[in-house]
Amino acid sequence: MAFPTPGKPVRGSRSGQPIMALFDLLGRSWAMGIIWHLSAGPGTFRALQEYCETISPTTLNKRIKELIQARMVTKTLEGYALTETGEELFKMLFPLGKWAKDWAQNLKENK
Amino acid sequence: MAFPTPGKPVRGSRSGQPIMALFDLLGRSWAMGIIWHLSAGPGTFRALQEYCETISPTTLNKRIKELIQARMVTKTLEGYALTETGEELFKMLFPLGKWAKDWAQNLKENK
DNA sequence: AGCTTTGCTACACTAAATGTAGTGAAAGAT
DNA sequence: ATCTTTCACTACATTTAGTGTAGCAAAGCT
Repeated sequence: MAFPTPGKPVRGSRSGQPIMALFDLLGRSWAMGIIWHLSAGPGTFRALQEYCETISPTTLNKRIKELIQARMVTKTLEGYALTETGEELFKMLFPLGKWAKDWAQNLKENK
Repeated sequence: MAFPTPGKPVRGSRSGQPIMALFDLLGRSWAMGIIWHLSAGPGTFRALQEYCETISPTTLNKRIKELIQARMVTKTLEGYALTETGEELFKMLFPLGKWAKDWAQNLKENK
């Protein structure tokens, strides 16, 4: 399966705008979770599988291949790891961790 | 369909950690695209449908309901709009726009 | 009254993800 | 050397998510 390539139509957009290709890529199940996990250091297929709990090996394998094609992940001797591009992306995703907690708290209080 | 609720098991994670609920929510097709579009100002159902090009009304309707439940979107007189929470989220997503362009450029150059 | 726009719903079809099982290769123990 | 584990997947049947086309009721305009 092809990964969402900027400049080409992607799932959800014919325009091929980079941001839409990125949203398509990150929007696939567990893509952000994988990046989140690898930000803590390289991990094996099994480690990712365990971390992701409910991911099927089929999907994990697809997702890894897509992230490699997108140059966000590489295979190293210690397992899969973020590339420099992947690290950059993680740095932008990072604030979401803290924010998500506040969001969760707020939802809880005002339900 | 339920929206990913922090504290409960979500698609892709049984832990219910807020970040995972958020990733599940944003990871559904077009969720980030909708937020991205609404950041420019309120929009009607039809406007969103046009912007999203390939979204089906079925999915758009589901996504809107989920985002409303998650307190990121509300219905106003001028159409659907981001809540304050939604705006906050957008501000964190915003840098991705610029970054996506560089990423696309880089992919193009080194293929 | 008739025409348009809006915000949907219905439904059949396709694509994506899951869950369980199993396979081939490499490393470690006996 | 063979036996067992561990690892990185692949196969495949089932379930869930998303698409695409059609259409409908309510509101606004003329």
